[in-house]
Amino acid sequence: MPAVTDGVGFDPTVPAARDRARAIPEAAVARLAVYLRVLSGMQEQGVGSVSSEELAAAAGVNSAKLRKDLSYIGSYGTRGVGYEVEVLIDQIERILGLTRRHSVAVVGIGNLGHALANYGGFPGRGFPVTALFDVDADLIGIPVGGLPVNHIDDIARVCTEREVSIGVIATPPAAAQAVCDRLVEGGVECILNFAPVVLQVPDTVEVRKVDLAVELQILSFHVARRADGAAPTPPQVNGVAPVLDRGMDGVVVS
Amino acid sequence: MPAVTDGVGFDPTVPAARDRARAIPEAAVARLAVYLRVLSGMQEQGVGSVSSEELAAAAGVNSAKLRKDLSYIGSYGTRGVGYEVEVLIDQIERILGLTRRHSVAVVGIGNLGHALANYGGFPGRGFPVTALFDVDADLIGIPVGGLPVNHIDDIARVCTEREVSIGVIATPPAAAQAVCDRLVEGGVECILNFAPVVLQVPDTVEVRKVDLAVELQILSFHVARRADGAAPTPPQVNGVAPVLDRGMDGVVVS
DNA sequence: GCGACTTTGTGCATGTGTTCACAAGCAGCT
DNA sequence: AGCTGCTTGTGAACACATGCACAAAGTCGC
Repeated sequence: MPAVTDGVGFDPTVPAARDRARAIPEAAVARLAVYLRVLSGMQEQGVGSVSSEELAAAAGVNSAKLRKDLSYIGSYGTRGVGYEVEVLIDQIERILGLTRRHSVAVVGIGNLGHALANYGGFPGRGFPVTALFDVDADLIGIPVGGLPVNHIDDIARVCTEREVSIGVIATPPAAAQAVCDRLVEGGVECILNFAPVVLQVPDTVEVRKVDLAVELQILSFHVARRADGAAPTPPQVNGVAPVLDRGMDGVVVS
Repeated sequence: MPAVTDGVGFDPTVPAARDRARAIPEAAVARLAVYLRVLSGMQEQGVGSVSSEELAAAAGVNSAKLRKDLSYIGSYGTRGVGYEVEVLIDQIERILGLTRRHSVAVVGIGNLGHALANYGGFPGRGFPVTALFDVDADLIGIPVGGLPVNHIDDIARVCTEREVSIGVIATPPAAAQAVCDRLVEGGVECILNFAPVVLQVPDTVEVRKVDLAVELQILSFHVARRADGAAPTPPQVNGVAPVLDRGMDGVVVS
C-alpha cells in the first residue's frame, strides 16, 4: 500500500461513490497515535515484540479493533508471533506524517499559552514550537520557554517565514476568529483551537477543538445520569477504563 | 412526545439488555454542550428565539443533526417559528446536570495545572475548583488562584470532605495512575485526564482524556494526507469549518 | 518435514451516528 | 375559517465504527 492517494477524488457517475479504499477512518487515526505512545514506552523498556492482545490491553482497547486499525496501514505482523515494536513505530510514524517536523505557533500567552509554550517542543519530539504571539505589549520580546513573544499583528509574516504548519489558539474567545484568519493568511494548514468558539475557515484548513468547558459538561451529564435510575451497576471490579471515546468529536477520550 | 420513552425498546430476554431508554448518544451530549454555549452568547445579545438553521450555523453543524440532538431532550420548539433561547438553555442545563454544582479538584500544579486552577471557577460557572494538589513540598500551602495547594497524600481525605465530584489530572504520566487511584478512593466519580496514559478505573468511574500530543498527531496526519495526491480541492471559499468531530474519541473537535 | 499451536488479518453481523426528505403542526394573513 | 408559508420533529436510508469468530499463515518442537 504505497502512497495514500486518497482524498476526495470521486466518481461522477455513481451517486455517493466513495473514493478508493485507502481511507483510514478518522477514529482509527486517533487510536494509532495512542498505540504509538504505548509502543514508544515499550521500546524504552526494551520490549522487542508484542501481540495484539498485549498492545490492546496496554492501550485500553479491544484487540480486534487494534488489529483492524493496524491493518489499515499494512500487514506488519507475523501470525503466531505478533508485531515487532520497532517496525510498528516506524510505520505508524510514517502514516501520521511524523517523519516530517511540524513547526508549531502558539497564539495567546496567558496561563494556558504559557503551559503550551513550555511543553518542551511538545511531547515526544516532532512538534517544535517556533513562534509565540500575544497582544499584550508588556509581553512582546519577553522570552517564554526560550522563545521571544511577537505581536499578533506579525502572525502572517512570521508564520510564513518560519513555515509554521500548525497553529494553536489559546486566546480569549473574542480574539480567536481574528487570530485564526491571520494564521490562515500565514499559510498555516492546521489549527488546534482552545478557545470556546466555532471558527470559520476555508476548507483547506483543518481545525480541531479542545474545549474544557465542554469536557466538564459531558462529565457532568454522566454524573447526573448516574444519579438517576440507572444505578444497578453490580459491584464490578477494576478493569480497563470504560473510557468514553469521543470518536472524533474533538478531544480524544480514551 | 412526552417522556422520552425511546430508544431501542428491546426485549428483556436478550443477554446484554441495556438500561432504560434514556440513552442520549454520547456524540449528541458533546454537541449539546456546544449549543448551550452558543445559546448563552445569543441570550446575552438579547436574542429571544432562533431557528434550527440559525443555531446550527452558529454551532457549525448540520441543521438536521441539531434538531435530532434537541429532540433527544424533548420537544421545546414551535413549528414555523423556532426555539425560545431561554427555554432551550434551561432544558440543556437540566439534561447536562448543570443545575447542580460540581466541585472540581486539580492535581498537579505545574504549568497546565496553574492554567486550570486560574481558569476562574471554570468557564460559565457551575464548576468551582475547590481543591488543589501537588507533590512538591515547596508548593504546599501556597495559594494558587486563591486556593492553597495540598499534598497529594491528602487527596482521598480532602476530596471526601469537600465532596469533589470531578478530578482533573495534570501530573506527569508516571504519577497519573496513583493519583487516579486516590481520587477514586476519595469518591470522585469523574476524571478528566491530561496525562498521556491509559488509566485503569472501576467502571463506576467515568474518564475522559485530553491528549495534546494525540491532537497534534491527528493534525499531522491530515497535513501528510493532503501533501499526497488529494490536492484538487477547488478554490473553495470560506464556510463553516470542516471541523473534525471526535465523535467521542476524546476531545471535542468541533 | 510434519503436525500442533498460536496469533494475525478480515468477512460479516451488529450497533451507533449522520443525513435526507417530508409529514405534521403552528402563525399569520385574508 | 380557510389557506399559505415556514419550521419542527422524525422515519427511513445511508455511512461509519465495533466486535465476533474463523480461516490463513506463520513458528516451534519433534
